[in-house]
Amino acid sequence: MNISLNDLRKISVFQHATDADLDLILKNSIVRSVEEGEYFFLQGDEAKYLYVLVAGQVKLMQSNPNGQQVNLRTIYPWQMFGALGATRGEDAIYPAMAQTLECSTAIAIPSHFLRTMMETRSYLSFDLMNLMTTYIQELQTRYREIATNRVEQRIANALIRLAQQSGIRSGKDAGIELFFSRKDVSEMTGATVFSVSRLISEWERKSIIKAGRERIQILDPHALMQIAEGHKE
Amino acid sequence: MNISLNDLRKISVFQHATDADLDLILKNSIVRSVEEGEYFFLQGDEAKYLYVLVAGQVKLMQSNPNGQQVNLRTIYPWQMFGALGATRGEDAIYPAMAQTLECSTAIAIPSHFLRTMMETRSYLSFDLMNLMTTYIQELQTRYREIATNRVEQRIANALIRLAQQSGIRSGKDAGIELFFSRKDVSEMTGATVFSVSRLISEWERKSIIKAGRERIQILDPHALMQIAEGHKE
DNA sequence: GGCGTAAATTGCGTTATCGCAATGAAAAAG
DNA sequence: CTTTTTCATTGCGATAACGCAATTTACGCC
Repeated sequence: MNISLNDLRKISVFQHATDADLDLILKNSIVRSVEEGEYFFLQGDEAKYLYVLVAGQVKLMQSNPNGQQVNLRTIYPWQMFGALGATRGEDAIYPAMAQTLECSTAIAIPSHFLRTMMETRSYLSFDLMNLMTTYIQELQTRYREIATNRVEQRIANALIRLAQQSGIRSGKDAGIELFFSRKDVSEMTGATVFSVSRLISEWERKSIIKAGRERIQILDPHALMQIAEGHKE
Repeated sequence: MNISLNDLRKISVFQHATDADLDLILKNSIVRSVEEGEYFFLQGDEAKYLYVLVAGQVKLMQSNPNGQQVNLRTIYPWQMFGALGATRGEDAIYPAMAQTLECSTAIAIPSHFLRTMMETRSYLSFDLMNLMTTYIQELQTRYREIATNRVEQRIANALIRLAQQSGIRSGKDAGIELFFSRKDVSEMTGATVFSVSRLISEWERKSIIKAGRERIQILDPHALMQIAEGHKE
């Protein structure tokens, strides 16, 4: 896989970088490809690299002591992941695991190299900070949601969010297509697979969505937003 | 209130600052005091200042469209708050409100001034980034907790966390004393006041804690940790 | 010291969501 | 084309947590 400087510039954190800097980053990085269902790193691994996804899709999951997992976020091409552990300092570890949803490729930038870059390139930490700011806001919102909303609303919200991030507008007016399993959705919302399935079925009966195996088609986004806001029926 | 340079250096973000920088920050800032129960800023306010708490205690709360609130975090002296809105750029707004738990005093640093400082002082964005990294990790953990743990565990966890942050070791072996109401705890855990009350009562019966009005005394931290981990009975 | 207000408790009924187990459907493997 | 595996559905019962209303308790205040 060949990565150009122009590709790198798609990454928000590198938007202010000089060509020379980008070149340096590229020269010090390696490219890693990972099969579907496999991991770029596991929770607790030493955070040796910071990754930039080039192709594919990766989910960041955190598991608790008894092995239950939550989806922290899903990564799409030209987004960074693993930055938390990597920017933190010497022997930091990843606080989450990065599992591919499909065969994926990423640039792996050595953490220590990035840290030395940051010492002299102030735009880097500035832009990284901005990235984190955005992420914190999203996390806070989701935290509030999970604390105050019912499962129904959280699932509706998750679908809306997914539609914006990775929805494929399937030809004609057939709606927006999402490729996630019930299990994926349950991990994103902190609900059980059963609850997700039941609600999906119910919404299908009301033709708000059309469901398939590892596939959800949103037919009536507006109705979904109504549900997300808690308007009952 | 008089703030010295040495005081400012207690703030993690300013630990690498020169005396001249600190002096500049201080000269450009104002000091604000807010009565108990009042606000430094409201959710949605224009983020004109970034605050550093000097004395008192402040809780950051986010409310959803129907007015339900969650506690995002509690601020103790020499911690920053309002940084999210303030570092974000021109007409950013605060994503949460900052309400005092007791009469509090804070240094208010104009956001635009901080942003100009950041342009030339790379340590600033670097240290701010590190601060955010820590916060993200905590948020992620709490998000996982609320998604996977039962109310009982979340409340136990919250108490443990509060004990570490603001617990007062009351003389002898009388345990660790916390000054939070049931309502506070409920907002921190996403449970109802009733559930919190019921559990507190139950734990008091088991002499794990001793409860009072807006006061919780942890007698048996170990038992609490057992509960937090989900060991039933 | 008694009064008013805010915080906390508790019983009881309600409901949302879970958890399991059995079953069905779709894709992958052979 | 059959078999196997994985994903999804659904009914049923269990239960955790909520929500309300009625009290009770504690504190601040005149």
